[in-house]
Amino acid sequence: MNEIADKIALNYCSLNKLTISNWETKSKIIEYKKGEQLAKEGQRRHKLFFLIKGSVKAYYINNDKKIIDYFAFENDFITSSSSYLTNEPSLHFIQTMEDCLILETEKNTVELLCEKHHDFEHLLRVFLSKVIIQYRHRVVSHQFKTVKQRYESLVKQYPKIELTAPLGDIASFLGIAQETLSRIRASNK
Amino acid sequence: MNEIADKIALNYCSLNKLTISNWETKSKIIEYKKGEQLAKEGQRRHKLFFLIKGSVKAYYINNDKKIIDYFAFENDFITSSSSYLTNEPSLHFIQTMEDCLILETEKNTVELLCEKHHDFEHLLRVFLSKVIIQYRHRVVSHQFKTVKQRYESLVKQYPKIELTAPLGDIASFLGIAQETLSRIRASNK
DNA sequence: GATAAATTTTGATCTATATCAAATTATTTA
DNA sequence: TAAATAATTTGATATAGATCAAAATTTATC
Repeated sequence: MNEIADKIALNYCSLNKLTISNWETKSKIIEYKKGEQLAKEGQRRHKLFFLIKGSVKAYYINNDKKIIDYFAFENDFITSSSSYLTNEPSLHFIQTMEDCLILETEKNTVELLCEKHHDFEHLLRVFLSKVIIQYRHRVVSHQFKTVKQRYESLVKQYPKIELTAPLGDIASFLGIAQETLSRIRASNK
Repeated sequence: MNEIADKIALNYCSLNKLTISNWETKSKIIEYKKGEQLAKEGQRRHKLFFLIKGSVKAYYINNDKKIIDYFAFENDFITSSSSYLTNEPSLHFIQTMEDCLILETEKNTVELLCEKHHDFEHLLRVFLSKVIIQYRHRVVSHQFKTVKQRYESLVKQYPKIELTAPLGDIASFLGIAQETLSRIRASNK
């Protein structure tokens, strides 16, 4: 799969041929239909997913309410987030929003690959750096931006989101009531 | 020097002797007095700091207002955050809150060490993982916790903070008005 | 130790967004 | 295509926390 190597090189950093082939041998490439679940709350076996194609959402349940934690699109890595790092049972459900093609690697395989291949460890570091930048952006915009600005910046970043995710999910991701988002949309016409 | 190796091993992961000695040769250990600045807005030469002793705050200016972005204590790494990763000029001032002993490494040295020593790259990955967990916690508590709960959880995590940081700084870090924090304290008596 | 400066507290008012409830509109299903 | 279900919009009301202003307290300076 030269395709994956290229995507990784373009969006993260380049890997040695050996690393790539080793990674792929120890992973699975799976096709999912829209609406299928990649991961469920409570799972102890964490995976690292690489989205070759399609888009997904990750959510958890808080007080019986579904809370969208993040969206991910083509060329993004995704995991069960926090719990992947802390090794606790996953809090998240991860569900496709479209038909997807996904490369899946078990967490312990990831760790082995990191130990064995310095460049793979580097890839992970680059990936984590990107996650931090995103989180930071979220913290800052929560603090200084109005709900409307945050919505607009989300749509600007992921124009596709309005087509793939229902209004309630977008509101939940932004941490606002869906009625509020609906009013924002109305005011934008 | 062995002291640092131990602190790193205890809080992050253990490093080879060679890596440690290489790291230290290429870094500086500096004593700062309370109130001194480690880094200034606009700097293009980023550094990675390791807090051997003491505590610091990082802030930036937004609309003429000082916004505390994070606090760091003994055994924490700190950088000019976002801009360290994106390579943009720093947005932050980093200032000591007490007398400090700090290990400073230039960013390009860090990158060289990462290339040369696989275990150093691993250390950085572990550090970044911790940053992500913290950011995530901030995003989630912003979404679901009252201001009072967030304040209490901060104090619980860093009991020292009430002694080292003024009320206005703590409020700013929590993203609330200082009057609000003052009222919370009053209600807690 | 008196004066000035900085920090914290208290009070009054305002506002963005939440919440609750109901009405529309869009999407599935049979 | 009608009926059922789900998603979105609209309206009315409530509230946490912001903002503005001033008083009180603490800390620094001469």
